[in-house]
Amino acid sequence: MAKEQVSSILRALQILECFADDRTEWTLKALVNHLNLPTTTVFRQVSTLAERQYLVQDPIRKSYQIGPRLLQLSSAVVGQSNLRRIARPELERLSAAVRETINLSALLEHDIYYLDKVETHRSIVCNTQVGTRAPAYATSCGKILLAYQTDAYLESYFQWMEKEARPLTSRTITDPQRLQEQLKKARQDGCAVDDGEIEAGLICFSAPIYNVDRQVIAAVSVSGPDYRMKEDASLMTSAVRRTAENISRLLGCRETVS
Amino acid sequence: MAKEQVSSILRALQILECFADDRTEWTLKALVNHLNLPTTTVFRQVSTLAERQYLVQDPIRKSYQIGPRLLQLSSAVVGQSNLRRIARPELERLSAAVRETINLSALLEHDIYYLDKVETHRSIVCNTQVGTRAPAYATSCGKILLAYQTDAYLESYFQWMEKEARPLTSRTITDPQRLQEQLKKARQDGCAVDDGEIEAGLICFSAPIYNVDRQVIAAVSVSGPDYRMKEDASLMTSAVRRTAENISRLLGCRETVS
DNA sequence: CCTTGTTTTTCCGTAATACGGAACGAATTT
DNA sequence: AAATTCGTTCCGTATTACGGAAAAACAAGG
Repeated sequence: MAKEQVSSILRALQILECFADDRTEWTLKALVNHLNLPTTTVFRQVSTLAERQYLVQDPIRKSYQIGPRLLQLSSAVVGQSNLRRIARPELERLSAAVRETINLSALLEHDIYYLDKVETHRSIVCNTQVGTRAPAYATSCGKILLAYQTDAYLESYFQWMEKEARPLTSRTITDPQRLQEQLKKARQDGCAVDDGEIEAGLICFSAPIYNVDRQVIAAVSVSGPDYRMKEDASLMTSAVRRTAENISRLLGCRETVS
Repeated sequence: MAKEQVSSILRALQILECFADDRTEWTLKALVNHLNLPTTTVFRQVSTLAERQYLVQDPIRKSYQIGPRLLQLSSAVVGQSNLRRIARPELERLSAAVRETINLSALLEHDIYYLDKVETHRSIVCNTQVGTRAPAYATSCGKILLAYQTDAYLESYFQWMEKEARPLTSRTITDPQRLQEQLKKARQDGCAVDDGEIEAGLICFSAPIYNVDRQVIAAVSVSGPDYRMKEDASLMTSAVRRTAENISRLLGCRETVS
């Protein structure tokens, strides 16, 4: 799996990814320090990326920023992905019904990333952005997605969690044991909850989306302030579950509830 | 310039860029045919890109699509770029004033690409999307951006145009000679016009944005249907020019009009 | 203005690595 | 079952990317 690949490309991508984080501007030196690679190598790779305008160099300050080419590619992501196109109308319907923020997300390494989002006028909280990431253990989408992963994956996930999991609020679950219990419950319910674990006062409910092979590939969630969400909890969960089932069916999955 | 770069990275980027066009799904074979490269090489590169989730492979159909990693990077582009952040409020102000579609764009190779866009409720036409591209010769933004390029650039541009320029409507200018005249006029006026050259019935006016070094780095445009635009032409052009001047000033440019 | 220190860029010999032809597998068609 | 097509693995070779070193470019201080 790790064979038959081009290492210099991997390194170039690694450089690109530096720009995905909060840091938007990198000097050559900074990249070298950050990546622990020889200056010449980084220089050559960055030059290559700049040549094709994936990065652009400020000619006076010599620092690099993300370039236009990525914008172009990114817009291709938007129109693409069957999932997103198919899910969108259902998400909007759900949004209209519950009048809270709706998110569509999937798993990437140890995080979830937001594939799409529908906001309502009255939604105040929620600062998620399409394309950004959040730790899986602290989100309802993350939990429901983890709940349907293989045991092998979960084992490595829990190992990672031991080292890396940090509390984001006073309620964040950082203990693999406790998370595992919640995953079990989520699998039973077909629905996961996040009760102020990523942001105080924010409650989310999430349900799994199945593809044609009956694999869980994404999750829908409803997010809102606790005073509104707690009141309508059962209404919310059934609505989000139904939306997830609809999307699954549109993706070709026959029966989601066993 | 072409030296001190990594060819395998360039090739990988070339592959990525295939996915930026209208074609969203590529099979290995299709890429090989398109790029005229040995199968093994393309396979290795695509595998590498897939490994890092820049592409994802449909396990049954074996075809590749753009992956989540690009979404992540793309969202970094959005928040970034001083230009976009600084220009945005001015674009919205212009939009409110003229009640037509506003675009912000820059030059990339032979095309312009859309950096940002403000729509109005009544705008019907205009199917541009942020991140997408359009031929420079057929757009007002393209003309105004070309108008301020160096002679050397223009020479190579006209050469390219001889070969590649295609009419998009009956009014599209594909003759370098005629375009050159328009560029001259655009430079005099500080404003370029597109009269149904990219889409029948669509008229656009565009003005140049200068950076602190007095270089033209981007353009603003107003686009709308001819019956509305022709009526208010002078009002539109002066509004778009003023917006461009404001943005230029915010970017640190002292005096735009000589 | 010259010295000293930093950071970026070029040079170049070497070794690793990406290349690509060929052969193998998998899957689909006739 | 044979043939065809497309995807993947193998492997020897030569290209290519690497990285140390040194040179520019730039900045700061004496």
